[in-house]
Amino acid sequence: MNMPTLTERQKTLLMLIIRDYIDTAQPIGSKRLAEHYNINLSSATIRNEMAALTEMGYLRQPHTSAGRVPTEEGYRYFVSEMMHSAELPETVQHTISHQFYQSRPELDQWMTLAASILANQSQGVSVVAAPHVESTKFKHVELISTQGRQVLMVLVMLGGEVSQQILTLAEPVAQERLSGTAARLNGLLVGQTAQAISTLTVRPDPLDQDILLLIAQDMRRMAEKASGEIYTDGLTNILGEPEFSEVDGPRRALKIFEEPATLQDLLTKTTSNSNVGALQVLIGGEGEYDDLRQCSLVIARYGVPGMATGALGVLGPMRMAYSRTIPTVRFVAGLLSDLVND
Amino acid sequence: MNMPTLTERQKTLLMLIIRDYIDTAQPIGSKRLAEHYNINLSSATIRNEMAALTEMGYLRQPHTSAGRVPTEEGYRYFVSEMMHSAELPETVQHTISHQFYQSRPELDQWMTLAASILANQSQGVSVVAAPHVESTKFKHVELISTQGRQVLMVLVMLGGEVSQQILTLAEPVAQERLSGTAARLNGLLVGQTAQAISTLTVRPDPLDQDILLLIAQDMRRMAEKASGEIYTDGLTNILGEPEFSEVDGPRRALKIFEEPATLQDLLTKTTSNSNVGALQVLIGGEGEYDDLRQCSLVIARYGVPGMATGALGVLGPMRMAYSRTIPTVRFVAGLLSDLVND
DNA sequence: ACTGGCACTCGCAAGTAAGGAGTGCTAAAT
DNA sequence: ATTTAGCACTCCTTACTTGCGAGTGCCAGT
Repeated sequence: MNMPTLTERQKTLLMLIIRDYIDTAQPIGSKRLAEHYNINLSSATIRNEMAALTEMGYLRQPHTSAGRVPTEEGYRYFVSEMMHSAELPETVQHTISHQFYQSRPELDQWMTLAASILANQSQGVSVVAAPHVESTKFKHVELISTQGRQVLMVLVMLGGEVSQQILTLAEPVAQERLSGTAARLNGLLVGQTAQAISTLTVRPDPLDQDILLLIAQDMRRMAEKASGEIYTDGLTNILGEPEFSEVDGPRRALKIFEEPATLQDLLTKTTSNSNVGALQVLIGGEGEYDDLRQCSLVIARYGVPGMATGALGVLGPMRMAYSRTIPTVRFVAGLLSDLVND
Repeated sequence: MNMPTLTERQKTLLMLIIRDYIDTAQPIGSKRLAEHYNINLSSATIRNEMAALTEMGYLRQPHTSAGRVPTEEGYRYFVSEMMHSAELPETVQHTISHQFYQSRPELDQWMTLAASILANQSQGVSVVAAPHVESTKFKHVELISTQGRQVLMVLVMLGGEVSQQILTLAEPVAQERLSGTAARLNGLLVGQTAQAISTLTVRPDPLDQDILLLIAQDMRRMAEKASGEIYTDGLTNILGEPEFSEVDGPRRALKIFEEPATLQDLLTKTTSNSNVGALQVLIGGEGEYDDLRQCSLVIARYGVPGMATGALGVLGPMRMAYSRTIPTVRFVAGLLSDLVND
């Protein structure tokens, strides 16, 4: 990571250029810059500085006689500079909190709301992965006969997640016997992990053992999906951006959202080595994700480490409104962390 | 509905033109038609017939010296002609069934699978609305204390749907007392509707009454959402279509998917007056849905009437592969109906 | 160290021209 | 009476100019 030192002037210039480009989506020329902002410099001086910045790799010229456009490096510098200082206006903070505390206190609601807020604020595509409980421990099982050999099994974990499943037994079983099994298992299994449960042997009813195995299996399945369900919003926002007037760009970017696997991989991988509360900004796919070459991704992990964590983020063009997106992502992540804390 | 009678020849010609246009997305000229297909007619004759078809409103000329393109009327004729005859090849039928019976028997899985299959087969955007139980009746309630005043309420309906919710009580309540309440209510409420439940009075524990009201409220909420969750797939398919090379087209169409309300409205409204098993094809928004002016929508209702029904469909360009889409939609709808029948 | 000036590059928009696919019509052929 | 061949005409598409202007780099003067 060699970072050529920038003079103060180069720094402000670079910031101005990027800010302007984010607004206008058009290459920024020296003249325009000199006129529009009241820096006391002539266009010629600016040209020299621009040449230097281009040399250093922060800017780029689309063609010989065009203005400058930020490179990925440029964006990275920009982001790292304004990353910490940026705060969401208090009024906006309040509006958002308000919406959360007014919604019904259900995970489902919160996730959709978070996705919607992120998408609206950032004008990008938002992704919110539901919190995933890191160590699943048994709390309660309920067996309800529905009809014939079909039994509905409701499984509740210590963290509060619920899984429901329809079982088909070998033969019809009366509700009373089911209740007995459930009661015995509830007494025995509280607080146990899937691992522990699968090694147990129980009596007296042979049914107990069958159910026990099914429970262990289901718990393992829950633990397997690395993160919860994925909520997204604002898919159409990205289509309006001028850099995506060619159809292929958004197509490739949106393809990511069609493959839950890739998306989860992206969310978990890029945030796994970072703490809850820390923000990550992926610019231009960072060489790894080809479909995101034209995009940027702002992600954060939220939740309670060691207990339950999820991830959330915003995908947009590389030219996205970072100054708006970053604080929003950070704020919403904090808010969700608080909510998960119950 | 005045339908000018077409001669047999006009009919085959019209079919050929539409089929060809669906393939190529380009205006069809008389010469091309005469050469490519071995109709024993000269291009001049075809021109005359085309003029007639244009007169009748089935075809349209983009410009004076271009080939012909089907109008909405043209598509409607095409669809109504091939609607009934079209069947999915047996091998495909088997592949699809196989996938369903191999998946885990959960609603969630089925819905995603259906969406995925529809999207792949039709190369359009698929929408699947989970089945909605038409009369919600109580079956079972479970109350589980989590921590402090928080209680997890799991509600099971006769149809098998489950709703879970976190309650915050005025004061901490022991698990035993909760179990008592649940047991009493279970005895009392089985088979009742929300309506009936809300008028009941129960004893002896005042907690019982509180919970009872919450149950009624939750059941009403479930009944309210006109149809279940919505699953969709293939969003990017539509972006590849040449008629959407202008960005605004897909933007408007996809906007529909961002507003669950509109989508549900569309699904329920357009299929409410049709039986389960019947297919509806909406072409060009039918004057009602402005955002769908360039699109077609193939929808069907599935499930068991009077018990639980849902809707599913495919959205694509007006130029969609009806001959593939229609039988697929019909087949998948039938399959889901069978599955719901359990 | 900054600025004014100048020659140069090159994308963009408008204008022009050639090419070609397709049509409608009329007159001849079946 | 229907079909076909021929022909004049339309007008979209594509490619090729041309001129304009924004922007650059560099040099010489402050």
